[in-house]
Amino acid sequence: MATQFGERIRELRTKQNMLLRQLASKMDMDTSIISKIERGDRQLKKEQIPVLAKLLSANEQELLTLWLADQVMDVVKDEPLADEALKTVSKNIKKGM
Amino acid sequence: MATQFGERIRELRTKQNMLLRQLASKMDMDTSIISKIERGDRQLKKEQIPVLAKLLSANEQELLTLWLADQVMDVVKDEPLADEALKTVSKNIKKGM
DNA sequence: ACTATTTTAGCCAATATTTGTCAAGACAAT
DNA sequence: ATTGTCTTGACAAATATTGGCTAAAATAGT
Repeated sequence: MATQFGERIRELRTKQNMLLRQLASKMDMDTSIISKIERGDRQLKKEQIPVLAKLLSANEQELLTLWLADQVMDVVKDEPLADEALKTVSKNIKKGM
Repeated sequence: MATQFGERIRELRTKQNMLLRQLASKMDMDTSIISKIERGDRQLKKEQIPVLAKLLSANEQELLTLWLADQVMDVVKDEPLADEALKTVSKNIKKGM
């Protein structure tokens, strides 16, 4: 499944005419892995987001938000009660839990 | 960390004067695991929710919602951008993604 | 069509996470 | 002190995730 995060990364990378293998090299990863991340086949590890943000001159918070949204999406996708559950979480967060 | 799901289970169970070991037996699990689930140390497997709901004469949808909320909470807890991320997810769900 | 480059898919090994089992500990009631 | 309930931690087994390698597929240039 495609991810918001992956799509954004690809957008940022291609806009800068950076090749997969170039980004991969800078991230010290295999090209195929970055490819999978951009296509949503794999998740980037959270700790790597700041590194990636820097390499792409991107807003770290934006990327982290998208990444988080993807993780949440993973949990609630195909769930009829997703909306209900999300509301519950929002309430709890606001209560400072 | 305590979970909504676990607290609700315990509430339901104790109201019916059911012991941990009795519930555990009916679920064919070790008592210690149910204990941990109620206290939020472990997660119940999703497939077991209907079984548990039946054993406790509880509303399956309610339990599933709480369970989902806990899973989401797990992802976004301690995240300053949690709220932002949740909004993003809600939007995407409504768009039918 | 041929070549070079970039991207994707499949498989394997290493690592990390989750799960169940068991034994021991804490706690309350008697 | 004994009994019954619940909690906790340690450990192994099962499962999932991760990254690397390689070959195939797609794309672009000539």
